[in-house]
Amino acid sequence: MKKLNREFYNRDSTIVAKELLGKVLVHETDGRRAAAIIVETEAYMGAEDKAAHSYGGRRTPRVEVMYGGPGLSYVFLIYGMYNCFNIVTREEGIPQAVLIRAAEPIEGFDFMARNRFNKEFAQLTKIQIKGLTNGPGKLCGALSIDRKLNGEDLCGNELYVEEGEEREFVVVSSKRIGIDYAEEARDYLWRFYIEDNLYVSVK
DNA sequence: ACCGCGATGCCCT
DNA sequence: GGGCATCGCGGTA
Repeated sequence: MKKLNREFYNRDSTIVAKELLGKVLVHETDGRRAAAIIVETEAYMGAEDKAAHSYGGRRTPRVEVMYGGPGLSYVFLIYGMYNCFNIVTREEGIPQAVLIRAAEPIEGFDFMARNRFNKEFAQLTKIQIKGLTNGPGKLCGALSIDRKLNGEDLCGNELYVEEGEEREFVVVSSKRIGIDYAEEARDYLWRFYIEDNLYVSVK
């Protein structure tokens, strides 16, 4: 399958977030591929977005990679134990990103099951199967994405997004999750997900 | 089903 | 020192 190119990411996060739905996130480690269809995203629109880490043009060591240009990964630690994986959008100097919130596993089932539950996929309950990747921290756990991959170029060969199979789906827009502090920005409909998909974190 | 809460470390003031 | 783009558990229903 074809890898998404730099120009795909060089657009506003609201557009990229929607277009990433249905695409396939791939992590290759030790020659092993783990892959999942992106089913839920959120757009963070940079300096003017009160929910964004880069709001007001904030430029600290943590946020620096958001200024680095389209197609970089931005991975941060939240609540001391969970990683959140984002893709930087727009040209260098414009600090926007898309948070990948949930995905549907399609390749590397045992790898993901071991990472999340230390079991083989066949041993998982239905609840655990759904719990593999139905949230930003869970997704990072399943795909083994952590801060070592912060700043990684998604136009490279370890962590990237590729075109998926053609699929029909309906895109739902809603408020972003977990940003109640963001005043009026909390009501923007910048969260996107595939309707009726099992792995969406919050319906 | 929803509700409350604790975990745990890094970031930034 | 306060807070966080989360998760899983245990309670009540």
